[in-house]
Order: sequence, then C-alpha cells, then structure tokens
Amino acid sequence: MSKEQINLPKTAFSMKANLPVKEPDLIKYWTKINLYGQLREKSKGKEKFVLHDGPPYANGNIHMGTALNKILKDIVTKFHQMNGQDSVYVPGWDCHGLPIEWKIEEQYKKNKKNKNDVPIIEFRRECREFAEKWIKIHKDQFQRLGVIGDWNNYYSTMSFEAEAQIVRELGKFLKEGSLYRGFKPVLWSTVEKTALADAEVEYKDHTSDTIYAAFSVKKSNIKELLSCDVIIWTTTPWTIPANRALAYNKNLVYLIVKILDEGDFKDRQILIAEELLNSTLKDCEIKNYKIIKKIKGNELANTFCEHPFSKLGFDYDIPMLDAGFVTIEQGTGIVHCAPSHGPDDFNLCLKHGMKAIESVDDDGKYTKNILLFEGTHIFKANPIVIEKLKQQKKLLFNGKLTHSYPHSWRSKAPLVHRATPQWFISMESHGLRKKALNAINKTIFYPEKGKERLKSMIETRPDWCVSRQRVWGVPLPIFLNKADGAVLIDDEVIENIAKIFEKEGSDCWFKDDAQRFLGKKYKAENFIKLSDIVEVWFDSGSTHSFVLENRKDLKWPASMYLEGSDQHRGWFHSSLLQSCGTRGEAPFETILSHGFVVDGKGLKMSKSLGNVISPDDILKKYGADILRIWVAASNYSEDLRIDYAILEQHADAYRKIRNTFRYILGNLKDNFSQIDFNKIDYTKLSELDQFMLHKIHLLNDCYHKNFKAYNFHLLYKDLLNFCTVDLSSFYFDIKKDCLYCDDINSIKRENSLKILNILLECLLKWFAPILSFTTEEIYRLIGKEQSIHLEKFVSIPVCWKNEELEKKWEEILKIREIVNASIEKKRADKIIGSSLEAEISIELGKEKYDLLKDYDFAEICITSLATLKMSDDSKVLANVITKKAKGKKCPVCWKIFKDICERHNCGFNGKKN
RNA sequence: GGGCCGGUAGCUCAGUUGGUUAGAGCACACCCUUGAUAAGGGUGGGGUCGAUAGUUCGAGUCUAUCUCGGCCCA
Repeated sequence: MSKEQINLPKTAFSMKANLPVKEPDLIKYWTKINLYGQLREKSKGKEKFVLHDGPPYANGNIHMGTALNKILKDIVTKFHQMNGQDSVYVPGWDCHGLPIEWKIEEQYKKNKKNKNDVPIIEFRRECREFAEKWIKIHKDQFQRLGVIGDWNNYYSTMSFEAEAQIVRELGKFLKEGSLYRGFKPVLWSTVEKTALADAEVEYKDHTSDTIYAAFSVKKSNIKELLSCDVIIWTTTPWTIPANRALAYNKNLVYLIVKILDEGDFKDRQILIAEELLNSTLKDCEIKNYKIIKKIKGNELANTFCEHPFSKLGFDYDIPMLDAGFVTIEQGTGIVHCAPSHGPDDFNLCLKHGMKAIESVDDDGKYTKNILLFEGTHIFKANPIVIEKLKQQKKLLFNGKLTHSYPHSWRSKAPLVHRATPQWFISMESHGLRKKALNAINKTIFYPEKGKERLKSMIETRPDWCVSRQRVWGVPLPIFLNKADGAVLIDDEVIENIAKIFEKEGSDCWFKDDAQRFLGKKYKAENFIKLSDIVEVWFDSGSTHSFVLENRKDLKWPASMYLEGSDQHRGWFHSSLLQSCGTRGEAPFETILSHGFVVDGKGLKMSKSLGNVISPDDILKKYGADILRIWVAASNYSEDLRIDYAILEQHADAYRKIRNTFRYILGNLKDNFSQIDFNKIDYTKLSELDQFMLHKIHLLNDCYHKNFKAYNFHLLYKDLLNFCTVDLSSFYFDIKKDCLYCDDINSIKRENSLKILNILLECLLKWFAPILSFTTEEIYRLIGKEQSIHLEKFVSIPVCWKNEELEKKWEEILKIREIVNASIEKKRADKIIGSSLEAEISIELGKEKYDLLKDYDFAEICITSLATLKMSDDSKVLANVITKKAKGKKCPVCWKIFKDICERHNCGFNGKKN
C-alpha cells in the first residue's frame, strides 16, 4: 500500500512523558557520570560565575518556596554554565539556632526528660545530629528537583571550619572596636532568672496597677505648652524611674485642656490626644474642664519635659519623640518610654542616641543606676512610685486593669521586659551604615525595586545585637577582665580559640577550662568567660567568609545572591553588614530576589485554608520538569501563584513542547547529525528554510537578551510560542508533504532535514536549563556521548538574519491567514474538509503580485492548487476564492490532480509506474 | 497599626515618554483531519485593565482615596 512508499516519522521518544518514573533514572545517570565533577573539569580556567547559596534551615521538609528558590538557582547556574562560564554552585545549610533547640526540647518533653538535667554538651550533640539528619533529607529532595551542585562537598554553618571562621570574624569587629557591650530589653523571668524566647511565653490575664502620670513641659516651640503637663498612661508604674522619653504620633491631633475640678490638678493644663479625651476624662473622673488649644502632632517636635521625680534628683531632660507605635487604642496618645523596659522604647530611644542601661538586676531588683530605688524589687515598687508621684503632684489618677499579660510557660510567673547585657555591632562607630549604603549602590538588583527595599532597611536599622543567651550556636569568644570589666582584645586569643574550634568544634567552650582558650599570656582566674552564643544571622551572614573565601573553586565576592524577598531583612541584610564591617564591601555583585508562592487566588498557603501544595505532590503527579516550567513561566518579581489548574496548564504546554521534539525526532528517525552552522550553504536553501533560520536568529537574540536580564518568563514564553506558532502550526505543517512524500534523495527533503537537525540542537540547548530532564532524555536517545548540561549554547551565524526576507514572509503569512479564513467558510458549508481538497485563487494588488508571483501558495497554504492573479484594483490586499479541487486524489501525497501527480508519477492506482 | 510591593481575558504573561477598535499563547466552543494520532490543523467567542473621583482634547498608563492580596516591621 501507499504507506510503504512514504517516509512516516518513527521515533523511540514516547509521547507520554512518564516523568515521575524517568526522572530518578536521569539523576542516577548524572551521579554515575559525576556530572558536577565533569562540569568543573571542563570549565577549568573559564570566567567564574558563583551563585552563593543562601543556606536553608536544616529543619523540616521542603515546601514550595524552597523548591522555587532551588530551581531558580539551578536555572540561573545552568544558563551561565551553558553561556561559557564556570558556573559553580555549592549548596549549604544553616544549622544553629532556636528552632532546633525547641525540637530537641520537645522530644525531651515527650520523654519526660528535664532539659536542665542534660549536660550542655549532650544537648548540643543532639542538636547537631538533628541538623545532620535534615541535611541528608534536604539533599535528596533538592536533587530530585534536578538541581546540579556540589552535593558531596556542601557547606554548613555548624562545620568546625565554619565555627572557627565565625569566631575570627567576630574577632575583627572586636578588634576594630565596633562590637560593644550594651543593654537591651528582653522578656525576663525574675523567678527563673532567665530570658525567655517568644515561643516560651504564655499570655494570660493579669491585674496591673495603672497610672495617669504628668510630665511638666520644660521647653517647647509652642507657648501654651510651657505651662502644661503631658499626661501618660501606663500599666507598669515601676518603669517610671527608668523613663527617658515620651512618644507621640505626628499624625494625631492633641489638645491642651484646662482642668477645673478641685484637687492637685485644679487650674492646671494637660496635653492629651483629641481622640482619647473622652475616655481619659471618664477614667480620671474629671467633670469640669476647658479646651484651650488644638495642636497637630508634628508641632510637638523639639518639646522637652522634666521627669516627675525631677525634684528628687531625676534632673534630666525628657524629649518628646515621634513614633509610629503610638495609637489611639488606649491611654492618652502619649506613651512613656523606658528604653530598658520595652522593645519599642528601646528602639525609639536608640534611634535618638539614648541607650538602655542596666536598671534592674537578675533578681528583679533596681540597680545602683536607679536613684532612690536601688535594691527595691520591681514587683514591690508600684505603690512606692504611686506614692511619690502623689507627693510630687504628678499623679492624675491611678487604678487597676485586668489584661492579657506575658507569663513564663514553666513557672507561670509574670514576665517583665528587662535590659540585659548584650553585644552589639555599632552601625555608626566605624561607619558601618555608610559603608553598607555605599555597597548597595554598587550592587545590581533583579528586580530593581529590591535596592530601595534593602536601602531603607539599612538606613533605619538600629545597632545589630549579635548575642543570644542560648546554647546551640557558636560561642561568643569574649573574656571580661574581672577587675574592671574590660573586654579582652587580643588577636592571639581569638586565633587560639579559632584553631581549637577548627580541630574539634565549639563544644569544648562549654566544658573546658578557660585557660585553654586564653593560652599562656593571661591567667584564667582574672577573667570571666562569656557563655552567650552568636545569633544565627551572624552565622549565615558570615558564609561568604568560610565558603566563598575559603574554597579554591569559588570566588569572593559572589556573582549573585538569590533568595526570597523576605531576605532583604534576613540574609541579604546580615551578609551585607557582616561583609561591610569586615571587608568594607558587599559579598555579592548582584542580588536576585523572588516573591512568595501563593495559591491560585493569590492567598498565602496555610493548613487552615487547605490550599497547601507540596513539591512532593507535584513531583509524584507531574514530575520535576513541570515544576521547573512553572518556575520559568512565572514572573518571580511578584508573588507566584500555583494550584492544580495552573499546573495543568503548564503540563499542557509541556506536552506541546514534547511533541515538537517528537516531530523532529520522528522525521530524523532518531538520527541526529550535528550540522556546522557556519557551513550551511544558505543560498541553496528554499526561502521557507531561510525564513526559519531567520526566526532562529531572532529567537536566539531575544533569548540572550532575556537571559541577561534574568527575565525567564519572557524567554520561556518566546520558546513556547516558537514551538506552537512558528513550528507546529506553520513550518512543521507545511513540511509534512516534503518530508513524507518527496523522494528520500531529493535535495529539498535533505535540506529540510538539515533544518530539523538545526532546530533540534537549538531547541535542546535553549530548553536545557529549564527542562533539564527532558532535554537529557533526548540527548540519551540520540546517542550523545556526554550530558546536555556539559554543552554550550548555540552560536547563530549573523548571515541567518534576513530582514528583507522577513518582510516578504510577513506578507505571505497575512495572505495565508486570509486563505485559511476562506477555506474555513467552505468547510463550514460542508463543501470541503481537508485543506488539500481545496484549490485557491488569490488576487493581489500589483505591488504584492510582483513581489509574490513566483511563490507556491499551494505548498504554503497546504492546498492542492493555487493560482495568483493581479488585481485591477492596486489597493486590494488579497481576494481569495476557494473552490473544491477537481480531479483525483494521489494516494501518495493526497493532493488532488486533474490528470496525474507528476511527483509520484501515478495513474491513481496507488502504484508507481 | 506602619513601611514597601502588587491587582490587565478562565490561566500564564505583553502593553514604549498618556494617543486608533487593549495584545499573545494556553484553556474553552465549533469544524476538519486520522500519514506528529491519548497527536495535528482551522475558525471563533471571551476584557467596564481591582473600585471611585480627579488632571487632560484624550488615562490600562499620571494624581488622590478606597478595596483586595503579599512581604517586612510593630
């Protein structure tokens, strides 16, 4: 039969992808051939591109956000590798910190074990094992996504090497003098004499003393304020002795009110927020009053008050400061600030150069820093404060309030905010803020808006608190002189500690004698060894030093940091500060930040909404390549939506791409032959083939332009459109006739196959960074010796660009559309079915006719016959008349001829003569 | 509550310095094909550009307010 005479496509490349089954085999292949090793070997000496991995926390299964991040990193890495660079990716993990401590404590609880009975060393060992366990799990999960990296030599913040380097890095700040001892309020239990983390706090009802206290105005730009008392309301009267400032909100409206009732405040003027007037009057039982003046909040700038106890020795200025945290929910619209006793207070005062002091000791007693109250327990101080306020005629009113209040989850005792000794890195003392802002200016951000975001955070952030009163972390390598409390600053000691940590890790800090760390120069008996640990953001902020600088295969600074947009506050931020403080420059040249994964409606994923999709679900149902398409097709500069409808759409697109490959492979019978692009005899090709080469050139240009701007979603869209519009519905559709029906030795057919070979190579390489598995599957199928990921991008000869030809073919395509519409009409009228049943006549204006008269529109429009006529009307675009073709159908090429099909020389009996 | 970012067809995305009737692909519907066949081709429908008000001869684009959502902070 006729089927034997034609060249139908044949390929081993299955239509069904079956990715969940095939992908793991490809991962095994990559491991077997040591792909990562080969990549490094092959790109020795090439320009390095180092995407430095932001370490995920070694805890819990990966979620969509992590998957997105890793796939984006892999896509970027592969692009640069194929672009001819040595693109190195070393994955890492963040291992110290509270969340892991909690996990271990949780296990203790289950086993009825008391944490305090467990030696620190034992506890830390369990934390380390926990982190190790999750690194192993993550490693498999990340590799399953198709991520290529140095999985055998990953980095971790708990490696001995890392712990040692973190000590050295801290040493630099210590030596410089920007690391200083200060005080910062933390939630403190006076019963357990310990600080508590947020998660260890329970909120329950507590009855507090409340006071309305008066701060007399000392200096102000507003005349009427000079004889006025600023009224504050607080539930912690015991913090009044530590007061240093008053906070207002510049957006509120305030009133000066004269009190007419009998009492301490008769005929005195008070300042409160307009919106809180009524509630305050009611609370304080004020009946008669008069409003004197209305003041806008912003007019309160540069106002200073005196402390209510100023006559008792508290004789300092109390500035009024603008603060966003002042609201009209409760109180008077003016908030009393004691920097040692509240985080808001602390931050606001620090911003204005007022640091917290040690006002209360471990037991809860006032220190010598608080006049009149030294030695008094804060929980017994309220009545004394109230009494003294009364004496000074500064108490407008006092009462009780039952409200939600933090308590310790263990002892159930009420907690207080208490300034404790902490270690800070100063933003100002050595110009850190300035250095960091400078470094931001030199950094390229994708998308650009990231720059402003990071900048505004650095501009306003307070000093960096790097100490934690915890155990699972790198010890703060600090000794204090017992005699005068001075910090020991000595390079030799730091280096000695680092050397010891390098050898055996930092556990020894908690069990060995201090003398071991001090060396021979100092006597341990004269020093106090700190037991604080370094906050984990300093750990991960230091990765550039123990990863980028220490490894020969990497470079400093990194070419790129790539993380979720939350890391402007996190890793981008801490790395920038750490590096600017120690090296004066950012550890990255560019920053790429991506949005968050949300559900199909744009809502965040949560268990309660039931809209959570895990990477594992997708891998099982669709495979990693579909997930990778989702990443590539989404605009990462905003939030990325995902649900099963969206995934289904991408799965459809995948099928289209897969079938594009299948068509090519089928017609090549899986025999790919490498074409030297520069040796193509361009002039011997048909115009249609030349047009395809031009399209390839155009697409390649856009591809590289989009890759350089990291616009993957535009790049992917171009590729997909090329497959559907240019190839499937145009070039492939037309070429079927030639490929199936022309003589195997015909030059036209041979040339077509050349184009298919070129297309296959281009498509494989264009798609390889995204469809890492499928392109490799094809590479295996066509018998390539090496992995696709070892290849470089194609280089397209400039001579393929042919704009004149493009103009002409754009016209032809327009005419083709008109022809299609005309054929469709006849089809709807049931006159014809297949387009080969049609014969068309096209009438063109003179100009177009002259341009196109030699083109075979039967081939272009896939009809049996096409005639061109010149229209009398020169303005006519194209008039098309479609008729049912008369004659008989050639059993080989299915075209309809009046007499015989010359190509197949057949007399319509299905046999060649 | 504050800061920043965003809302264009069912979906993923385009939309230059404000300027014709807001585009593409997919999905959908209908038709064709049965020699890419759990494929392929053709045609078509679908948008008050989050809402309102304003600036302008003219607004998806500029301004204000609101609303919904996200991140960070509190």
